[in-house]
Amino acid sequence: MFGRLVAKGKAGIKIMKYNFKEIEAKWQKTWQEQKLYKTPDYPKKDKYYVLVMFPYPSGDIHMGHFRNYIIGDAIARYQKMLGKDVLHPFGWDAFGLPAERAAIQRGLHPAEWTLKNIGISRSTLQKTEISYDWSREIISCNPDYYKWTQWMFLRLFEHGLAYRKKGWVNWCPEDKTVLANEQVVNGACERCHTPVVKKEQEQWYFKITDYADRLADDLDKLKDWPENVKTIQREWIGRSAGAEIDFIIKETGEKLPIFTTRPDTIFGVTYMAIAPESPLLDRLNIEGDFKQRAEAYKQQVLMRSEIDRASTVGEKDGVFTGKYAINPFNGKEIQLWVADYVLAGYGTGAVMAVPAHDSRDFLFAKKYNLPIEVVIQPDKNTKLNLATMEDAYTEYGIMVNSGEFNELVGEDAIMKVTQFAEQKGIGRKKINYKLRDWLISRQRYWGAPIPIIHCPQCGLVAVPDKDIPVILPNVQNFLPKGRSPLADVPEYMNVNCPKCGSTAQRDPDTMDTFVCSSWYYLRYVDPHNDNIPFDKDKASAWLPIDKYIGGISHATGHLMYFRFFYKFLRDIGWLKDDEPALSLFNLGMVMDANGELMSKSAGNVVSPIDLLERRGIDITRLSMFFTAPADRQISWSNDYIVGVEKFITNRFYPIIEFYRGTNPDLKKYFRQMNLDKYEKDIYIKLNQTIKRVNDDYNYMQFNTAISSLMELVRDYESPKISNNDLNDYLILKSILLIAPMAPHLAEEMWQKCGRKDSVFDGNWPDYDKNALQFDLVNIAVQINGKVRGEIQAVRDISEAEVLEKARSEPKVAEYLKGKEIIKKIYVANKLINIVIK
RNA sequence: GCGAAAGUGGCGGAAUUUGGUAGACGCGCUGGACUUAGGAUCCAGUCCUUCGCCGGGUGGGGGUUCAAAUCCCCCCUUUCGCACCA
Repeated sequence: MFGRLVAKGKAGIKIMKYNFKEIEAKWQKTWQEQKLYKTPDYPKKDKYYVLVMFPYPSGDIHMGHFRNYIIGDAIARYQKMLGKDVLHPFGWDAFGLPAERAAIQRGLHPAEWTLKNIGISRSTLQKTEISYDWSREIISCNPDYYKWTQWMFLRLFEHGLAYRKKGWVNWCPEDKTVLANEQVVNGACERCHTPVVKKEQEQWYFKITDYADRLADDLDKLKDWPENVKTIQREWIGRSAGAEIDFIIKETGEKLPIFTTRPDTIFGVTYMAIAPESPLLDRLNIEGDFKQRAEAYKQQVLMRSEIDRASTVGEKDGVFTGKYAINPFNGKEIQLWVADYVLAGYGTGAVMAVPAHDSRDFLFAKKYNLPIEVVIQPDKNTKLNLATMEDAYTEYGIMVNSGEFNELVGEDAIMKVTQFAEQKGIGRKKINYKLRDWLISRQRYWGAPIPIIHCPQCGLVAVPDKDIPVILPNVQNFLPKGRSPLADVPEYMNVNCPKCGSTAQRDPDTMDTFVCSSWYYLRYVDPHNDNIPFDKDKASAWLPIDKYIGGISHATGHLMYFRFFYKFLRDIGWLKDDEPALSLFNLGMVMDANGELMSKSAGNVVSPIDLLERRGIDITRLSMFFTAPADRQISWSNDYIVGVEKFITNRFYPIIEFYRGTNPDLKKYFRQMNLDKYEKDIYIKLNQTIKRVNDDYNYMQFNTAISSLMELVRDYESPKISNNDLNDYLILKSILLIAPMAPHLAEEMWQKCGRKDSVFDGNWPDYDKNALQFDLVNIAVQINGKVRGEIQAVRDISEAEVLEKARSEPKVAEYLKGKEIIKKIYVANKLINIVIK
């Protein structure tokens, strides 16, 4: 109906073409002049902090970035329309290895390459008119930013949370640097996929394990985080409760504590095993042939890559050390082995082996013919038979062959055994974590220098706050050599100790880029402060982040680190609450038409610019929103534009043709007024749409927001509305509803309707709560649960009347003929189910 | 292997929060109208089966219920996470 009116250009109505180029240019200019996106230092009204994870500038931005940013943008604009002060900043995670690779390959300095990419990306991004306050832009490789990254390091250092430790680390032979656990994926370097090898080195760590309990416990406070992210973090922290029990090395009497979650199996220990990398091994003084074999075994294990080790899970091997240990519970002597399946970094690097009740120990014992002793029975009537057992019995059960502990069961047994150990001083309760301390030093150039000086007299000395930033010196050669390129710059390395003045050396390493990204969201509240990293009052006014948008790939890395930093800064008085982000939203990735992830390395990057120029920013945005829910992965194809483009150019934009110039009061409700049937219906539809679209913005369901707007416009037939106020009211509210997703379009329509303010000026529409329901309802009639008919009735009709009406439906009557009604279920205004026999 | 999430038309996806008329909205497709023509626009149709009624249908099988896409159990598939954590 409506469409025809437009197509035929009814007399007197001038058809307006949707000229996006003109419209978009016009509003971009106006908004820039108005400084529409300028955020105040302190929010004067309710605040909303929406943040999208800052990108690494590897080239130009692509469709994937574009999708991310328009999602944040729609939320920012929606919140602004709700009348809040919105902080929506942007910046660049600018340190990192690809810049060094580019330096090596193309002879560009990493800074040059990075800043050039930032320039290109920024210019693309600014063309997309995302509502960033660009005056707050940060670039993490600039000294005015990394000065404060170094400041963070110094605070951690003075609180004993940044420390050096020698240990077995993950080493990437390609990038020639160490990696954090979080950067090793399936035994390979996250970035270059080279198999990682173990090296023993002294490195810098942040003591994130001190925060393990809080990081785990506070996950419960994150009500609006996706469950899967919380699960991944919980498992990564890997808290497990058990006991530490002191075995004794027979020869020396030295204590050999081990961690176990199953103290109830203590009487079934038939051997012990030590990790090959464990320093314990050297202290054992293994002799003769045993020494040779143990050494050879250790070397062989160290040669194997992580991938190799992972692929042979299930195949266990090891060698006997010739040494014995004593079980403190029963005084039994047991063999001490070195075994690959024991991890040096977990617990104490040694285990008590209970083959009957642990699958790994079972395999190992079978392989080397070590004794197996059953000390747990599943229940009173079931007995484990050693001869026929094919695997260990690892469930809880009843203790047997365990002296005075016999007949104790499950958790109670564990508790009693642990208590006994505590009383005798041979053990204690213990909680262990899979989480390791965060290794943050890198032997590479393009990162924030570690602000520490190694003094032969004073040891590790912090660079005084007044001397930061420690500026990254200029270097010519970036080829990785296994040590930091900074080590070869004597002007940089040689300094005087700030404490004693004697000749000393700087720490040559740089920090992991994840350190930079652990606090960037704080700098945005006060990006130009030269004296402190951020103003405490500004931070407490804006934080926590209300909506944090990013990819799920950061679940165990960044999203753990930034929570750790936030808690630490709170502890030292810089912040007020526990968690940096109240709500986390996982974005769906954008794949190309073949289902491949768009990335620079895959070479299938599609720039949004071409599309934006041909179809317009708003049409492109709406198309992406409409294609799928924001958290779902999509394979982008320009075909997705067709429907939305038709909707906007043929349906939505032309509704302003029907505007009658009444400039209605948008706070007014029409429900109680004299409206005819059609007017009433469309008014109800409008209010249902307002409610739905509003909910959809809150649930990040932009696709259904657009479809309900399509429905509204489909049902809207201006000539049928005689109330001019209502007609204009509907048009203006529709414009507001689409504004967060299609800003230029909405602002243009708004202005064409004679409005002088901006759509974004706190104009979000409320719905008329009394106008969500039609007076007439359709009630489904079911016979035995199957829909057999439908009746129309006035709202809130009685059950008896519904039944009466249903019976008079011919089709329903047919079914009821000669049958007995056993039961009726009536769901008010919706459905009646008649059960017959 | 362990853990988590998810399987709905030819396609993207609604409805799952609260069990209550499955397939909203859009693409594509089919037919028609207007046109010299149209990949423009409009109208009608489009889960399967059927001329129509009837019947069937949300990965497969079972169950709970007056009523199941939605809740429970088993199986299959896909995706993601963890990969010897004692």
